[in-house]
Amino acid sequence: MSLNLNKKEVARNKNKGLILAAAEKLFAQAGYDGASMSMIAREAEVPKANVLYYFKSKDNLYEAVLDRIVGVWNLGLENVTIEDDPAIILYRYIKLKIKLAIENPKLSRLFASEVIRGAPYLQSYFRNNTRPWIKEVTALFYGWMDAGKMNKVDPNHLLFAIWSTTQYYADFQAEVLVVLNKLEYEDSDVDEITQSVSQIILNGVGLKLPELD
Amino acid sequence: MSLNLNKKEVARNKNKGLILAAAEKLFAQAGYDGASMSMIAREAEVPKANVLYYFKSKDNLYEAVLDRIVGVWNLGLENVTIEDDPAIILYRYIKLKIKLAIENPKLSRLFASEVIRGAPYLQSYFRNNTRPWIKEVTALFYGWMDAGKMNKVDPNHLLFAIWSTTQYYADFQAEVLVVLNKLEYEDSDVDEITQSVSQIILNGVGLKLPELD
DNA sequence: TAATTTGTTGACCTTTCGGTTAACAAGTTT
DNA sequence: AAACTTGTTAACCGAAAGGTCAACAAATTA
Repeated sequence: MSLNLNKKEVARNKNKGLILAAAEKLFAQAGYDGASMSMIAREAEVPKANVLYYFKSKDNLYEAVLDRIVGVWNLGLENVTIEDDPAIILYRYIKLKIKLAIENPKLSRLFASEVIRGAPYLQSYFRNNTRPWIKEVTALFYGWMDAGKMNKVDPNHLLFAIWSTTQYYADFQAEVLVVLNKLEYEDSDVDEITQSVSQIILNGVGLKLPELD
Repeated sequence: MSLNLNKKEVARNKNKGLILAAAEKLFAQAGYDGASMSMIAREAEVPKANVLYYFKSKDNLYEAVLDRIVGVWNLGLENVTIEDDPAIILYRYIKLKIKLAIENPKLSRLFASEVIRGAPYLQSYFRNNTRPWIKEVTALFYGWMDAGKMNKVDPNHLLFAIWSTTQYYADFQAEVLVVLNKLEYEDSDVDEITQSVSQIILNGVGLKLPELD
């Protein structure tokens, strides 16, 4: 009755999934206002009324989409201790962030659009998740600084610098590509970006780029 | 007949100005899709038909708004030579960028929204203005690097790093403020941001923060 | 299998969208 | 002041927006 799902529950999950995927795609492409419920329904290949059966309003659907992607966006820097080498940890984190941004630029842009709009739905997420997470990371950074392992910088701004420089390649892709005179990123670009960004940030806090990874 | 304006020309300029200001405000607040022509008309306190008399379509108005703000956004780094001290020049540039971002966060966000949407209107601007400008700056940076004045980094990525870290405080203001547990930026925040960002970027390319400014 | 819950969907609702039109007012030119 | 150009604006247009509803189909439960 709840563990082994019956036909209805299967269909329910399948349809909700289809709709969420379509909504994610369209919100990411066109933004909240630019994507319409009928476009989403068409993309999911279900009638519009069905979309509104599962998600009671556009807001509700948008929130569900954000909930789903927000988890992906805050990976990294778990299980790190003061004993670890900050150069290696930060390098890996930056590399991961750039990989995520370039592999899922649309999700990054959806996230960015939401924050630019004033983060009406993510505000509470920032308060309840990001802020406590940052407190831990701050303690970690201060530990490294006190141990003389890295220069003293405000950990908040260091994190902002990492986030901004990495996400930039997804959010401002349209500008970056024109400037670089490219149609799309290649693997070699990802390496160069990782290299340049890591070099600036790591040197920026008095660390040396680790050899290879 | 064209130097000293008659009544019609005065009214024309005044109304176009009112509408442009209202459009700028609303596009910045709500984005292209989020702002409607009637909202803009209401804000400008003119009938909607009047808005469409001066600007033949929403696209046309949006373009006019972008044209007006784009000039503001590309200041700095003019009249700089290889003889100048890169630490001072870059520090001033970063400081200016942060000042601009925090004083005009809405313009920064409007710019960001446009680029996130794929820069349909700014693409040609990037091609015709930003790219040549960057070429000059690239030469300057390489000059400094060859003279041993700063570390070797790809100038493109260095510029991206400066733009991203500075604009972040405007575009992602909603997130930054929650994390910093503030309602709005204070003067002291601007100083701290300038300090932290400059420190990371300058050290990142092997430069020392100049004392004071 | 009868009764009931849950899912499906076309038709429809109101509101708002970007945009047009046409009649009129105001200014400018002759 | 007549002729003409330019600016103003209420009324209106079709399309599309988000959302509701009611009739029906399909499972599930009793």
